[in-house]
Amino acid sequence: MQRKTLSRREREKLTQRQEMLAAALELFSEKGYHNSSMQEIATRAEFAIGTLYKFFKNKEDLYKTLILEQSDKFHTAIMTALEEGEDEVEKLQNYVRAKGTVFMNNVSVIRLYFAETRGASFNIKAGLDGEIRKQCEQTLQTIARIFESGIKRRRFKKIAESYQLALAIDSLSNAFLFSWLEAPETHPYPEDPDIILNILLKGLVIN
Amino acid sequence: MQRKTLSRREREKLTQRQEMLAAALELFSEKGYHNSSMQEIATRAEFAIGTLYKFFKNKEDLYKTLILEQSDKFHTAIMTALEEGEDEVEKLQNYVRAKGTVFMNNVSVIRLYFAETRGASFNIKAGLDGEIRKQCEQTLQTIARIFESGIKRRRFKKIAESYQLALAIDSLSNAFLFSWLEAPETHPYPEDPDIILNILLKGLVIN
Amino acid sequence: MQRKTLSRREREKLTQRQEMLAAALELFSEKGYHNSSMQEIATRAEFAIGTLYKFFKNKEDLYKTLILEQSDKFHTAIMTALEEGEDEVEKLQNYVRAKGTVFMNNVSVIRLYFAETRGASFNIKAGLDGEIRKQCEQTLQTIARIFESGIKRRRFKKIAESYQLALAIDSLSNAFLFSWLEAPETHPYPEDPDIILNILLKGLVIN
Amino acid sequence: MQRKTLSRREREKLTQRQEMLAAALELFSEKGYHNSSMQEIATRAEFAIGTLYKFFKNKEDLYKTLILEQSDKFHTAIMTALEEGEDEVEKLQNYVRAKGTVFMNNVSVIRLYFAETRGASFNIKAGLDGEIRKQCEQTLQTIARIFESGIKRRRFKKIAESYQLALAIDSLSNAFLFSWLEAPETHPYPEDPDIILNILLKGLVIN
DNA sequence: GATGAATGAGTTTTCATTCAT
DNA sequence: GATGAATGAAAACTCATTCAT
Repeated sequence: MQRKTLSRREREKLTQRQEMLAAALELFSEKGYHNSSMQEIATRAEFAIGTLYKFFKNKEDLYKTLILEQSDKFHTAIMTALEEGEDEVEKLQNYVRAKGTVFMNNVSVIRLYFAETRGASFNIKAGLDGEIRKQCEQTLQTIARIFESGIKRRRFKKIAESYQLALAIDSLSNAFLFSWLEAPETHPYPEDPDIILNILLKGLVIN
Repeated sequence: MQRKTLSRREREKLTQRQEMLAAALELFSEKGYHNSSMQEIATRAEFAIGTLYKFFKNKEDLYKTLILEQSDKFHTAIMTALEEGEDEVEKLQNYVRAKGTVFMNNVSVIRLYFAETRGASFNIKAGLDGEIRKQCEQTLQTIARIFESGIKRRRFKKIAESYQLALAIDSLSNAFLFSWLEAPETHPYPEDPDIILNILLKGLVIN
Repeated sequence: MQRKTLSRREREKLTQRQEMLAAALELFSEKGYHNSSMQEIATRAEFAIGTLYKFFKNKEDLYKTLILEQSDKFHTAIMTALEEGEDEVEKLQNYVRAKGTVFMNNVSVIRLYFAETRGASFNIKAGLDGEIRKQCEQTLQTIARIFESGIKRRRFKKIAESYQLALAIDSLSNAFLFSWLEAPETHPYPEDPDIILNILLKGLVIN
Repeated sequence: MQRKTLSRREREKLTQRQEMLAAALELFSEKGYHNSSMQEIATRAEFAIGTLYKFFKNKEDLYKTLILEQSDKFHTAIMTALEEGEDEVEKLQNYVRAKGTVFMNNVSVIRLYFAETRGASFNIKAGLDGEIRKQCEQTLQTIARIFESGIKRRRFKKIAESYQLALAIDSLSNAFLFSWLEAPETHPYPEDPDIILNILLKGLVIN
């Protein structure tokens, strides 16, 4: 940590930057990228538009920065969760729980994030996809290795390829989270996230 | 059917409409909604722009019509599949297979469709969501009833609420299809779609 | 001539185009390229700005079109004058007179034209220069050949290279025309344009 | 000279000012007035932009100052050359030579200068023209007087008004210099600048 | 006195929509 | 009824200028 070495000016700049990104996040997730103007973003962040352009060279840059920053945060949290835990089941439990936490604490960015990874991204050129895709793939590979290890150690039945199992657990957790996102009241995210896991493990675990 | 009662004029109009929607679909899925102009759509459909506006009152209307029409098509195909089949397992097999067929035969519209159902839709105002949400919900309820029936008839273990199981099978099939969509070569959609089902059923079915 | 074959629509378009170019010419020569906005040009031409962009794909295109069109007109007039005339002296007389006529009838474009050929053109990229430069060079070569021929036929003394003489007569006529342009009252363009020519010929012609 | 009386502070300021003007000159002649920003100028001169504004009240002021300063330098050099020399021919020779020297040593400012005196100056409001126009006029009058004197002293034939002859020699030297500027290789400025003069004098001088 | 971050007016350009022919 | 020319509102982006530190 060298946060101490940041001058007052630098700390201020960082704060401003965060305020701009926060305003952009709000607007993008409220109204979408194309329906949010740079002027609106600047106004919401309480800066002049010129100041916004001092920090981000154009609208696309602002968007990419925003997405990548959030994506990094998510990825780090998820990967950390996957590393912690005594055995395979514990690691997967940690994963599902961490994902739930991240998701619920970042609702506004989530739709934006999935628009980028799943939706018809408005942004055809984007080298952005690449970066995020890599992170997703890395996560899936890590999960796949956990299943692989579980299968080798005879804790799991090999009901499918380990990569397919990774895909399965990833999509199951997403589905439950979206379900919760759309109707938190009627579709609560399982208080015991293991429910999600169990759907898989019931068929998987060797008793 | 009262197709017989349509005059030549009316049949022509219907054809024109389809051509416009087809052109719009192509462009929207190639370049996204905001990067496709009404002029481009009209040109690709080989109509004057004024004619386009005779059929759709504005760009949003064109978009909504397009999405809803496709969504209806999908929904009908899926619901039909869910109705056919002797027992619960067969119905679910039909569902997974039908979904695969629909998906692969309509690749261009799929991203657009998921942008609408999952992504940060660019179009917040749209009451569009509502219509589609209802269809999705109906499908999920139908699947849930199939699980419910299976559980009641002691064919399935009750490893989770039936709605949750419906959510699970829906998201699993989506996940495998997206995986295939992104890299058809390295992640082929299972030749035997039952693989997807098995991931669930292995833990579910009572032997 | 196939002007007859132009439809009413086409003729209208041509007229509109001319009106836009005329408005642009006025503004550019009044206030310069960078101080004239597309909105101003559109307004002065009595069109909406969108219409202006239907005719010219951007501001630079409008500018280049304007300059090249005028430059072509000048070049054609000058070259024609150089071709007409019995002998060398007559050709040169025609040249000086034609230049005077063109200049005086197109005062507003002249400064613009010289800005492009002489001044620090604002337009660094411009492949525009190239086109015009070629025309100037062609004119100079033609004049040079006239001097060459005059020298060979012993009508002129060889007081300098023929290209230098061409340069000389070109610059002399420009100088007198600019002098007139800046103060038409006190520096009238010689009623007898031969005065300009004489400055050269007095030393040139073999008596 | 009261340079001695300048304090260190004042001398420093003068140096800074020169550095700013030099940077502005470079940029204006490289990219034109409107394509050079105050920020760029400040950066190239290695000052803060605020400092630039301490010295020049705005961009136009900077530009005017620059042009006038250069113009003064040229004017002084030219006038000095015109004063030196035994007789009329020698004075004119000095003029042509001095002009060549000034021109070649200040290539970067020359286009800028001619843009101002000849081109469609981007800057219509500018009372700048006035100042420079006066200097040009003074030079022309001085040259005219030299011709006048030559004519009176029967050294020159009166082939035209003396002012017209001044105009002629001025434009001839410009033309040759521009020709050189555009293609130094193929159109070298006459090693013997008298060639330029001769074009005029051949017809002028009484043998 | 020097600095350079902040400002926002002003510019180019696009495109959904209208309406006269 | 079809057409597509004309419109102008709205968006991205720049940069001269100011002023608090």
